Amino acid sequence: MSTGSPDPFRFDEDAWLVAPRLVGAILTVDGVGGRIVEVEAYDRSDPASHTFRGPTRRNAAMFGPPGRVYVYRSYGIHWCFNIVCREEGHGAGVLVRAIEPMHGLDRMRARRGTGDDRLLCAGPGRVCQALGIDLGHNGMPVDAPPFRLLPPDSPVEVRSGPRIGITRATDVPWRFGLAGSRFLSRRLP
DNA sequence: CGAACGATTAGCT
DNA sequence: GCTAATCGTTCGA
Repeated sequence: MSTGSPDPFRFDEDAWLVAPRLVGAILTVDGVGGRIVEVEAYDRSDPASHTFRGPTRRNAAMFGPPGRVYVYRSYGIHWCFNIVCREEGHGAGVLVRAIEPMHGLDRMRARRGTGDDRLLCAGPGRVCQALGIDLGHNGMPVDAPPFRLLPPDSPVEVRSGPRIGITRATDVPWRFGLAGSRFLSRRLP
């Protein structure tokens, strides 16, 4: 990968294993981004997942190779960004829910229309708006331009809890966040 | 073909 | 804390 060592994230493994590894990683799109502070895992066997009922036009990327991007439209308004996990055809992935802004702050503020840095990337829709992610990125490899993904440079304290905004499998603790971060979309338990 | 429903956010109480 | 906004996807008839 562009990280130096070959696939340090092991996207070929289960999403709930990959997700905590992504916390603390640096994600940028065309140089704009920062530290991932919150993610959620989804799996084919998971009633809350888009892939639970099998392949469709929308979720096709989720059934593609691991390490690629799955972008979908949420509530007819927002984009949401995932990284595909496990083996091709399985339908698992990790949703990036929040980022600590580090690079390209001015572009983020312009795209988001706010000067409140805490709210630039606090939520999956905000992440995509701030980083300029849309359906055009669907299916692209996350380890090639315009994306850049670097592993955490130091050990990270990750906490987990139930996922947000879903109506099924609400007890599954597949939300992972950087402990104590003020850039989370919501507080961890 | 019609209808319900979101892996959300902003704005107001 | 509560709700409107907004539209593609999905499912039932």
